[in-house]
Parts: sequence; structure tokens; C-alpha cells
Amino acid sequence: MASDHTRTALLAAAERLYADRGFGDVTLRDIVAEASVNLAAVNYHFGSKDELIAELFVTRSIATNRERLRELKAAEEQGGGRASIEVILHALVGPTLRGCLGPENQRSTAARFMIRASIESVPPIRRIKNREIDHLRKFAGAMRRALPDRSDVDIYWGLNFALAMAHHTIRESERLTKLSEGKCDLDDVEDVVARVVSVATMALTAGRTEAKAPSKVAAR
Amino acid sequence: MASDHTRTALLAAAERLYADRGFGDVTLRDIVAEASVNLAAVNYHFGSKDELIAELFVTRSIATNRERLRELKAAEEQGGGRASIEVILHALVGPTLRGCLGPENQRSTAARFMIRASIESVPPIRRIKNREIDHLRKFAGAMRRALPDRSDVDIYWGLNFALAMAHHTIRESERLTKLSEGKCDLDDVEDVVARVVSVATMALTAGRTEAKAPSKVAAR
DNA sequence: GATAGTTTCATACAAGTGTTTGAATTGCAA
DNA sequence: TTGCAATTCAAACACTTGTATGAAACTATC
Repeated sequence: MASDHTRTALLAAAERLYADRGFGDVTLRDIVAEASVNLAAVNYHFGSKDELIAELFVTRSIATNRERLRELKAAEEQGGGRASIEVILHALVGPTLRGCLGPENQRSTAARFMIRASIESVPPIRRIKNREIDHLRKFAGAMRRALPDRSDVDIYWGLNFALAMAHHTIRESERLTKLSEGKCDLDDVEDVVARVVSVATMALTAGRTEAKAPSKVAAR
Repeated sequence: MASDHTRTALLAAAERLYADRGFGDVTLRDIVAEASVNLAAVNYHFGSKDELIAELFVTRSIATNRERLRELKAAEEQGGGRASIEVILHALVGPTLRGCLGPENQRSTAARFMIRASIESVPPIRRIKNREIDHLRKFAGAMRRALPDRSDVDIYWGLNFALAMAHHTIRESERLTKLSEGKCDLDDVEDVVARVVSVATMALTAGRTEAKAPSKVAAR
């Protein structure tokens, strides 16, 4: 139907506004003005404001998760059912980082929206994030297969730390840039991905109980 | 004078409510009801709702930061001006983790408040967090002294990742528990601290030269 | 071209928000 | 006690919010 027009316009307008100004101070009236439609349209097409936000976030999440699984599947098939831990971690954090970082002026609306979503945490989005666990379990499974000697506990901590580094870097990218006076280049996305993967790999492969002695002094 | 009573009651009540229900749905009327004072008291004593939140957060932040610096100073003095990187990282993430994790039923109101603050990110708090950079620079300095061979970029990335792991673990502690089906014990705070410090230390000390070749990882 | 079903629109609604006001009350000093 | 400032209080204010309504304008089907 061509009558999706209003729906689509609303989604686009909302995403744009949320990306620019955050969830906190964007009202329904702002959205319908940006989309040049009537105030009642949101409730007619989505039921409520929260459902509009949810649909927006779900769409983007599904895209990211699909990308993640695509990378994971490809890697596992190529490795005959077992991928290396680096590649798994790469599939886990790559899509998110690639989607949210990169030169600011060429960052897509979708990317900026997802950054907001990771910073602000509004109820409808939180509800959806809680359902992400099944998705993460797939990665935990792959990681277990890649590191069969590792305990479950270590796997989960590694997974947690990998996500931590990726998400925190996105959330606080501005602060890191300021803190490092521009020395940390967040526009070089592949370098960021490589750093996160590298550290997470170390976390997962190094002996950790006796981690008191890192010893392996590798000077540059 | 003893007439601080209303002020104090307001601070305590607000902290309790925010800790329990988050910033999103606690109104001034909730707060004054909890504190058994008049609605106008907030504006009389604090000027505005935001300033009340800010005062709450500043107080707690100062406490944490002081604790961090205390640990750092002690370590540096003991090491004759240069502390080991592990100890520095310990001073950086220890106080926060210790303040926010631990058995839920014995978690202080202050702790639960700070967790909320790290999850929800409301304007007055965001403003304050942005001023935290000077504080972090002190740690960057100490880390540089501990690892004189390391480039500034690496130092900042290590700092970033250390904070990432600590904060993300706090923010998503519930999800990690659920994901790991309780196998990751977040009540054992010192173990969490040790894990974070260990991984961050590896990130800062291991050779990372291969990190510049992402294609190698991707093409595997 | 009439009819039934969608979609749009202006408008109103109900509820909740932080803040202000000005009078009442309190506490303290002279 | 009197006087004066600091504090408390009930009430109202001024807005903003998301949502609901019912009529009007479309669109497609017969």
C-alpha cells in the first residue's frame, strides 16, 4: 500500500529527532511537526509513543543482530564448525562499533539513534534489551566451542568485558576524545574493533587466576 | 543550625526514591511526601529539582573520587613516587565497584543511587560527569609514570577499557547474572575487581602491535 | 457513482509537571 | 515582649505531556 507514507515519515522523523536531541526532550508534537503529519497519526499508526520508539529500536537491533550472526555463521562454516575466538569476538563487537562510530559527519541517522539508545535508556528500549539474552547465548556457545578448556564463568566474563569495551567506547566516545586530546582516533573504526577484540581475546585466553604476573613484557 | 532538618530529610528521601525507582518516575511530590515536608521546600532549599539531584550526585561522586585518590596516593608514596599499574588500576575501579556491587540486600542507598545514576543519565548528572575529566587525568598521569614506555594513546585506551569493564559490569550486573545463570558471582566484589584489573593490566602491558592489522583477523 | 472502510484532521481532554506566591508560623535576638 | 528574619505551608499557576474523539477527507470496491 502506498498509504504507508505517514507511517514511514513518522519513523524517519522520530529517528532523526531522537538521534539529534535524545529521548528526553522530543515530544510527540515535535515528531509530527518534523514529519508534517497530524498529531493523532502517531497513536493511529503505532498505538502509543512508546510503541513507536520500540519499533524504531527493534528494527535497528534486528539489523545489527542479523549482521552479527551472519559474520559468526560465515566464520564457523569456514572453520568447519569452529571459529577462532578472535573472529567470534569480531563478529560480536564489529557490527555495533561499525554502526555507531566513524566520522561524525558521515554517521547515519540510524547510527546516531543507536548511540542515543545506548546512552539514555528509556523504558520501551530497556524492555527490548532484556530480551537480547538469547542472542548473546549463541555467542557464548560459539566461544565455548572455540575455547573448550575454558570454564563457563570465564567465557561469560569475557563476553561481558567485550561488550563492555565496545559499548562504553561508544557511549563515552566524546569524553575519550576530550580526555586524550584527540590522540585516540575514534574515527578509525577498524582500529577500535581490533583493540577491543585484542583485549577481549587476552582476557579469554590468558591464565587468569594467577594473572598477578603478566610478565610477557612486549615492548614495541 | 538544627533547621537543616528539612534539607537533610529531603536529600535522604530523594536518594532513597531515586535508588528504588529511578529518576524517570519520581516526582517532586513523591519526594516531599517521603520526607514529610511541604512541596515548596525543594525549591526553597535547593532552588530547583535539578539542583537537588546534582547535589546528591556531587556528594557521592566526591566521596568516590576522594577514595580513589586516597588509594592512589598511598600506593605511589609506598612505591616511592611510582606505583605499579595493577595498584593504580585497583585504585581506579576498586572504589566504584566496591560501592556499587556486593550482596543486594546489604547494598546501601548511596550505592543503589549511584547505580541508577550510571544507568539512567539525566541532564544534571551528565553535566557533572563531564567535569570528571580532570580527575581522570590524574590517573592517566600515574599510569604514564608506571608505564613510561607506553604511548599516550595506549594509556588512554587502557584507562578507557578499565572504566568500561567496571561501569558496564555495574550497569548490566543483572543481565550478566541472568546470562550466566548465576555462575558469575557479582557479590564477590574483590573477585570482580581482580578480574577487571587483570584484564586492564594485560591490555596495557601486552604488545599490541598486531592490532593495527585488522584485515588479518577479518580474513581468517 | 454510491458505499464501506481507511486515514487524516482540528480540537479537546485529563492528568501531571516543576515552580511561584503570599500569608502563616516559627525561632531567635534585643 | 517585641521585632525581624528565616522557614513552612496551602494553594494556585502556567505549562506540557500523551491520548481520545468525532467529524471530514480520502480510497477502493462493487
